Amino acid sequence: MTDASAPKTASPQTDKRAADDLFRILERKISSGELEEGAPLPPEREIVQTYGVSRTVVREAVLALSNKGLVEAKPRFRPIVRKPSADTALETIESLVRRLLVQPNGVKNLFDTRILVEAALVREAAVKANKSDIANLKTALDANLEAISDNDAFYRSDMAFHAIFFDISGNPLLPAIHRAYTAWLAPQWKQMPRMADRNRTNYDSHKAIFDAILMRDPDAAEAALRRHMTDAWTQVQMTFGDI
Amino acid sequence: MTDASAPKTASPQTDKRAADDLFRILERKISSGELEEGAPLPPEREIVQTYGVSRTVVREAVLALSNKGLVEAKPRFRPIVRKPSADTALETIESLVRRLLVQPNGVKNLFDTRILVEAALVREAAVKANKSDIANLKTALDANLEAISDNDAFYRSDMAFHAIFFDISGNPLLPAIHRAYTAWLAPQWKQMPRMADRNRTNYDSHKAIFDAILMRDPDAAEAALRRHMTDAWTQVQMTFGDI
DNA sequence: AGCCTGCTTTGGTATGACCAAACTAGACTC
DNA sequence: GAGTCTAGTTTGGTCATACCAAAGCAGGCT
Repeated sequence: MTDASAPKTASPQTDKRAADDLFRILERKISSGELEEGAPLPPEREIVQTYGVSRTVVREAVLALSNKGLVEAKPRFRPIVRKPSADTALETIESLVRRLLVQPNGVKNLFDTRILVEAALVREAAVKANKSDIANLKTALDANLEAISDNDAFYRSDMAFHAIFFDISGNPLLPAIHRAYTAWLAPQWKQMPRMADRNRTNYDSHKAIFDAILMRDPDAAEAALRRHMTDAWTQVQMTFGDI
Repeated sequence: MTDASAPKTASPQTDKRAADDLFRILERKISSGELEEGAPLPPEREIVQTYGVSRTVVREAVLALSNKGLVEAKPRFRPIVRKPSADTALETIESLVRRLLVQPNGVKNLFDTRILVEAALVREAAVKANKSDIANLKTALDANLEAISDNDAFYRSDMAFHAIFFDISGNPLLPAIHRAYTAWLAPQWKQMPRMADRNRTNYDSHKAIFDAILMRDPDAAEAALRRHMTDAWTQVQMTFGDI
């Protein structure tokens, strides 16, 4: 059954490839919900039957879905349908970005955009952080202090502190952006020697930002954030000599 | 020739796929410059010979390169090597983002991040725009004024005005981000009726931002920008009823 | 009930073949 | 001799078939 109307023999290929068509068909079935999130794709041989195309075409279409992040294809299993999230979107360009970063000033440019964004976020926080947000910041700050002597723990609590700024607005894109920043910049930071006094300095910087937010002073908050970030950048540069 | 050492028969597939390996090999050859930008990839059949794999594997690897934006594969031509740029990186997630946008508040969330970023940029412009930057803004502003009666022209000059803020810092990532914003948000704006009086209002908004920058007043510049953007958002909402 | 074994399913790969568009080079015309 | 036409040669796109090995399953054994 389901012979459909497709011409069986070597297709008289017109302008576009059959693989693209099938890709679009599957794409639609996923976004329309006909193929449910978490469910596996039909077996390749079944898709072959259904659409009257060769397995080659099916594989290429599925591979494209996988590359675009619409399905998750583990080496030897049926591909699992994945609805797109901001995270998967950013994961998709992960390798691209990694290549961008090795270009001259690549890391610096990315880091600068982070400063730009996070400066705006701390300003926002200074203006409209509510009780709950401030409590979260305080908790994270305390965690910083407690972890000063434990580099790994401090690294985590450091990221957690910054993450809060990306959460405050409630815009779901921002936390994803923060994760992207940390993931992409991590290779630089990881190798940076982390000593207790560095952690102490960072804690102080965090506290300065926090205090400025408490005072509802966006200018001071931004200034503190920028000091903190440029300081961190200086540290990275000292570690790597130059970038 | 080039029989190499690969076992010819059906490969005893271990843990990972040969296509991934070949992908990584080609990936390296591209980023190392061994395969030059703009040059075509070798013919599939030649790659088959060189690496002792089947054409199936070669096709999958090349398709993966194409999906990641490392090569540009037109329907019937040899794939052309493309070095990654911020633009290609963002093009890669284009379809993903498009899907993100149809989710509840998708457009709004993206637009909010644009406001966040551009607000930060106009602040920056107010503080450190140099003569040349300001001249560019003036030129763009004049172009706005001139195009008020021509909707298409105004749309272009409108974008050009905003683009300047993304150029000022000299960070090459930002112009790419601007293009991504305009491309992704364009579907909404395109359908918006553009009347001369709307253009006039937008021109006035632009002028307010420009004036604030001239006065070196970041707070005023940000405020003017936010008014402009929220006004634009209101217009979009009125056009679509609700989003 | 729990473990073992063998059949079936399914993705990964290899081959070989054919089509049609693109490319190339030699023949032909002016 | 420059330009054009044409036949043969690439080359990407697709199809069909076959085999491997891991995963999944089911029936049988302990």
